[in-house]
Amino acid sequence: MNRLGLGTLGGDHVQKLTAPFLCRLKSLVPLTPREEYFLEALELPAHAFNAGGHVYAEGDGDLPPWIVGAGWACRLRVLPDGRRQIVTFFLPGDTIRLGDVDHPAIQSTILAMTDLTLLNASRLAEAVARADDSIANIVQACRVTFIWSQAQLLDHVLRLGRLTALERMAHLILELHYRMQDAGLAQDGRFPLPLTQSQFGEALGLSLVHVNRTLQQLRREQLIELKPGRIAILDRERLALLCDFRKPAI
Amino acid sequence: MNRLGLGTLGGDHVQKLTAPFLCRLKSLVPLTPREEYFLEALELPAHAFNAGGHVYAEGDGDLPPWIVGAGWACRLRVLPDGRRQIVTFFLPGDTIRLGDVDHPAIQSTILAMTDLTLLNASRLAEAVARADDSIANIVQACRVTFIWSQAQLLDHVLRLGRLTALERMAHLILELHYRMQDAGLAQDGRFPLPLTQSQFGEALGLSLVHVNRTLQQLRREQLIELKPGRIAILDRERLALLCDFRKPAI
DNA sequence: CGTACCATTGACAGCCCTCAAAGCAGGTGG
DNA sequence: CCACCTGCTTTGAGGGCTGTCAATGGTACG
Repeated sequence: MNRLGLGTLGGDHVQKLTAPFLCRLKSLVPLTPREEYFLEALELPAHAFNAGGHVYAEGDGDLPPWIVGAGWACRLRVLPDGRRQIVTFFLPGDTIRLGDVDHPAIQSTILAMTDLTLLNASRLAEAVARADDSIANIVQACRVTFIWSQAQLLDHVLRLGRLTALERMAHLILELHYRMQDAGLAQDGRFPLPLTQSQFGEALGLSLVHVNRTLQQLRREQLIELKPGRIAILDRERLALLCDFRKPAI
Repeated sequence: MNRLGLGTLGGDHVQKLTAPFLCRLKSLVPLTPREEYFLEALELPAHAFNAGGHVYAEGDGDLPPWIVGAGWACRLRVLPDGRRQIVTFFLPGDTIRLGDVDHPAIQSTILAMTDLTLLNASRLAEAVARADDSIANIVQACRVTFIWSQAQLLDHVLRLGRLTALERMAHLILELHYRMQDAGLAQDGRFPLPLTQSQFGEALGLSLVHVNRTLQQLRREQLIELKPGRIAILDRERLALLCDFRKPAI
């Protein structure tokens, strides 16, 4: 299909590309020096995808597990008449098909939402599957990561089923904020947000036009500040109150 | 809270209570005689819950994994203002907290939707975790079961995000049909459907009134027949076409 | 300087919700 | 046996949230 740019990048970027993943792990569990060294020594091969390209198309065979190094991806369902529903976002530091299950029965597609660099995590997956004692914390962190991804799916169901457009938007923004923060990519409520309003709509079950009006309302009420590609949360408490957002505890 | 009827039932019912689970396993993988004997020899203890009672309340400690013997349950999220969203249905033969993860972070409640009998599956869970070679097919079936439950979650997201009320209803009815069929509880498109219209609404993100009107439309168009507690699908093909329902393949 | 993509704005329609009231069982007690 | 209650279903009326259609502006890029 529309698969692009599968070339391997030079090794000098790899170090930085693992930073979000490492940061996220450390936000979940403390790592021993040995475990940190283990992760750095893995030298995961990087692959680049262009914005809009398929990481995984329905019907593809087995693919390796990935770690998102840079850029955003999503899991997507498409209807015959063109309606699209984004099911999951994959942010830097997130894992794809690691613990999080994948299988043809899932009937979904994984798409690069921006230019994207993924790290092939096969070697990590093998070590985690063996559950070596020497990386017990990493294994535990992967388990927690999986539980969180489940919680995020339930959050998504709640948003789509029971929240108004304004609430949905606030709730999603807060979720993305905390996830970017755990990956070390948010400072002081500000973080990169490379989504178009159309993509917001595809995630939240709203039309592009209504997404636009909803975002304007959040701005009018001094809750967020939005520049192309970046967002700033101005009043996290009021935003959380608006949509009953609760960050899950470990 | 509203926890009721935790008494243990007599052992003579247990045999029949495992039938839906056994039937579902066999619909996924062939079982060896030895595996069938293994399951029957487990003698899982049964617990009864009254309709409306909590199986698991947010904040409860660890509970055993369950197999649904009879009756329906659901996983539910509740908002402070009373809005409710059903996230997952648990039908006879389904497993709860087995493979399917649970954790306080999931922030949800498990409720008995009807009078309910659950089987404590701790002994099964231990055997599956050990991954004994002698029950390889059962282990495999549990893996597939988990993948299906993930696919059902994605289906639910798609329904809530992108389908109209009529489509949502048709899609859910078909999902429930196939699940009941795999459990050996549907014949010829007819199966017990103990949900109230209000519960339908809580699952599909619709109001009670609109559920009522939507069901009437499905009846008017000769797609389903509905009696209290039972449903019959009159034209499965047309119903599936209406909502792009695709049964996931193994 | 077009072209393409994204954000923005207005008008209008439609799906779905809320409020309200009336049937319709099944169960309970007098 | 009947009255009453409770919970579920059904029906009507009206309103609001959100979608669709259409057009404009802005910005990056070739």
